[in-house]
Amino acid sequence: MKATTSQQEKQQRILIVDDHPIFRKGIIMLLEHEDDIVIYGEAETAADALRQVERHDYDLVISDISLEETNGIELVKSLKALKPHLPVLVLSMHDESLYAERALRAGARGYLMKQAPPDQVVAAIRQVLRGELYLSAAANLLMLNSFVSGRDHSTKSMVEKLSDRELEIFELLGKGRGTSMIAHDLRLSVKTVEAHRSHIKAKLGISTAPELVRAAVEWVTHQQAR
Amino acid sequence: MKATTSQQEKQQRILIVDDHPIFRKGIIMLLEHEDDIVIYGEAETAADALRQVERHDYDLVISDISLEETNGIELVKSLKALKPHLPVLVLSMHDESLYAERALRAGARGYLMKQAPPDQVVAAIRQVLRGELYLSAAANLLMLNSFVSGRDHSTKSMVEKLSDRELEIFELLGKGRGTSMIAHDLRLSVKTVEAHRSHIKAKLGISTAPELVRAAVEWVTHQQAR
DNA sequence: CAGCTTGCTCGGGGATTCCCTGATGGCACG
DNA sequence: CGTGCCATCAGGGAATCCCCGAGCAAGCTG
Repeated sequence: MKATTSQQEKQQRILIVDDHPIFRKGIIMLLEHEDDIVIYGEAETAADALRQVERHDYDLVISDISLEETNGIELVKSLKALKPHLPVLVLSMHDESLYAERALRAGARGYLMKQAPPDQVVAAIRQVLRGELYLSAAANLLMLNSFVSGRDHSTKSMVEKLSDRELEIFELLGKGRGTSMIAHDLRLSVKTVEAHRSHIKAKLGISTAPELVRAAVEWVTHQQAR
Repeated sequence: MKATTSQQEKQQRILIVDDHPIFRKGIIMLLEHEDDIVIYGEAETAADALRQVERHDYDLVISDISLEETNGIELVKSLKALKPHLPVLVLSMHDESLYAERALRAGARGYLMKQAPPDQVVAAIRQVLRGELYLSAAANLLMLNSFVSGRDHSTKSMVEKLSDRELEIFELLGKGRGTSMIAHDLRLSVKTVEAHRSHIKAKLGISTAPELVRAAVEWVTHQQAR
């Protein structure tokens, strides 16, 4: 817990976590002329980051999502466990829809892509420092799909909205089975399987067939049944 | 462009190609104190890079391997076609296993991971500027392996048997893109994408389309999302 | 250099799947 | 006893998958 003193003299101290030294330098250079913000520490690994957070007081942690050993999401969770009120801004290489949602679920206060223009990065940092939530436009849009449609989405996994039969087919899709294969396995008409696919897509906010298969494969492989 | 006082020494002019602004800043900062080297231009896309190379004289191009639209390998090829003697140093955030060999075969003069420490990056830049070849230790080792083992195809990862173009399409498949989407992204005919899919399936020993997508999704997620 | 292989690019055409619009019956809930 | 959700399936047009094939460029080989 930290008193939000709006003194001009007090600098906001940031820990930057990224396994790419050059990228860390980029962030430093980005904030070079922001007098009220200072990169107070750097970390390459999740373990390193946790060690530094224990040792010093930071006002914000900026972390890459794909670290060397641990997943960036796991780091967010660990940080939340250690310092619940320390905000974390997550950066990601790709605009992967999955990670934005997972990061926020894990307790991150912002999500931003590394492709973002510098001023947007600074804006995101300031916004999170003020205690607000930051979502880039693209991530925001993806969130809309899952959040707006149902407020229960944030706690429940989307897949839990599927019916038994739909989940069964979803899992088969994730194992690489085709429509006709599934129909044969389940002794159903191909048309029925197609109908289920369609309903699954609707419930999951997916619009194309390849995206559906991708979601199913990742679901099956990651066993995220919580 | 800052006017430099030293005139006896010609500054080496570098074009940096990367779709992450922050990373470009990192490189700039890295070379800030190297007086004989100057980042003379930045580019976000392959098309942008080609335009700049046509317009100005550069001594070196530093390029990321995974750009927004075009593959970094393709950019290397295009650059070689345009300016055969302009050296290119390729940076990658992935490990070397797959792309190092492809990059060099495409005409790159060096290959380096983004995780590399700053001094190593500077060393690589200088080495390539001198006309030498630079390979990071890990990449070096892998190259030797691939030469020594010769025709050892079975132990290699299946994916390594794919051609550049095939790998590119395989990755897009793993990101949930459909055939026509890929054709549009790569400015190809749908028929061509279908042909590539077919060849990938043959090389990977896959017989059905859903299995192909599953393999691609799992490969992509295991490759870079960890 | 002529021949061979590999990679990249497409087309034809039939089989299959995708996707939208319904439609039917069952079951639960209020 | 309507209303909603679920599971099942059909029709039909668009898109795809997948088998055939072909042309062209580049690189290797004898």
